[in-house]
Amino acid sequence: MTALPRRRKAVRRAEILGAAREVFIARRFEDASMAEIAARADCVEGTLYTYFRNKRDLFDAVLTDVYDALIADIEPRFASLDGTADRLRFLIARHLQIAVDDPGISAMLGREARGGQPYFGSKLHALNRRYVQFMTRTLSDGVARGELRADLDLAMARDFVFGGLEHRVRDLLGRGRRIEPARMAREMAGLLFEGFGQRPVPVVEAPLERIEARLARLEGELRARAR
Amino acid sequence: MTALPRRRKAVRRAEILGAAREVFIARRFEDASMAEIAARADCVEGTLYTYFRNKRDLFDAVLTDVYDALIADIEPRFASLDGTADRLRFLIARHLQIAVDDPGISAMLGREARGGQPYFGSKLHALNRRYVQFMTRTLSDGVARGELRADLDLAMARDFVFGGLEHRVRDLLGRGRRIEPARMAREMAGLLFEGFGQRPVPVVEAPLERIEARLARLEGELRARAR
DNA sequence: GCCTATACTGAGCCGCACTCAGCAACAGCG
DNA sequence: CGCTGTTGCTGAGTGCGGCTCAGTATAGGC
Repeated sequence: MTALPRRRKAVRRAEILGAAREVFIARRFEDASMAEIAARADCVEGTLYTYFRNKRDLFDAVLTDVYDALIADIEPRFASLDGTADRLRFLIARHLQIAVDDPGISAMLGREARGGQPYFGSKLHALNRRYVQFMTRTLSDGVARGELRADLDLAMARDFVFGGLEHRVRDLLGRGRRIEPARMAREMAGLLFEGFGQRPVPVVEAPLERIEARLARLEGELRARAR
Repeated sequence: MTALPRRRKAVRRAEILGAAREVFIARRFEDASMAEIAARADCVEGTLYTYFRNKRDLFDAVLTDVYDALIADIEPRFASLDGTADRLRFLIARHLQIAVDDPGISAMLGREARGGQPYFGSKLHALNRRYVQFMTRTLSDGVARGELRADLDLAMARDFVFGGLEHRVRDLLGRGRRIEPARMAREMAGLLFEGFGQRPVPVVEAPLERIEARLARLEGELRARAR
């Protein structure tokens, strides 16, 4: 067969990316075939390789698109928030929102966000850092303002947030549960802020009671004498 | 070449499993080849398929071994612990210990614990459930005893623990940091128990003021009588 | 010493990612 | 309106990896 009429490179690229996105959402990386992507993009396998060096590269390009859009959406809204609790809730809710808007994408991220080996230094790595930085900034600002405990281990806190989110989303999507981002963000942020533990009964109670008992006795004695 | 002398099935199986374990630790699932496993087990690819249905099945068998040993090790020690905090610290430390004893295994788990598709119902699934149950039991007992807040969402709490652990281990192993299980378990459990938030200044102020007012009144009265 | 179930073999199949020599369409030039 | 170099695309082909299966050598019972 003869070549199709010439297309703008950018247009073709976008078509391939779109096709790849569909396929990578539907199948795991290893199960997705370049042949299927080519078929959906109405071209031949060879063509894919004139736009992307290999399968991984194509996958990374899809992911890059996702991150780009996500960061562009978060940036201005984050900038308008001030309190640590508000920011934390917003970031968690926004993350959960992906799972609602586009469960396919969310599942894909859950499956293989950490895949690429020559990951460090790549554009994808840079984007992931930018995404995570919204959180690290929130946490370090929180400590600086005295809204979070002064001895908070930032890396550990960050891992709890994202690790918890990852597991939570996988669990809920896995069993087909509906996700309400705002509500769940409130609960998650609340749990992180306050901890699992039962608030200890303030230690002041005992001494206070003792003092009040003594006061009552004194007052009683005075009243007795007053008679 | 002729067939090797006959071996007990179990022996051969163990050899293959050992070879597979080495290979799966060294390479990611997709990069590990049945040819290499066969070579290390001193047999031919075909032989592998008389013991395991396919590559995934073999991988699951390796994982199953790991879980089996892990659970057998945890079970008795867990049973001897009573307090929620002790249990939580123990389970976290034990999980971190894997990364210390056998970073290869830990990295492997981190890479592809969630791989198998026909996962539900499999022996692997059952083992994972048993492993996770040490944690869920700890949490629900903790609530029952009043050591954890009564409104604790158990599934959410569990996801924070394991998600946090997963991310923390990946981060630390990734940057070649040493892990001290006991110390880190104390920190992680502490953070989970107490939360990120700054402890509010105890609300004792009001009662104190009341008490001081009563004292002042008493003192005034005594002074009045003294005259 | 023969027979059959068992343990293993290795050639070969298929589907995959990836390559490459080449061709059709076009743009610029005379 | 031909000529020519470039661009965009092609599809046959390569090698490799998982997996199959007809077949062979051996162990162990008879």
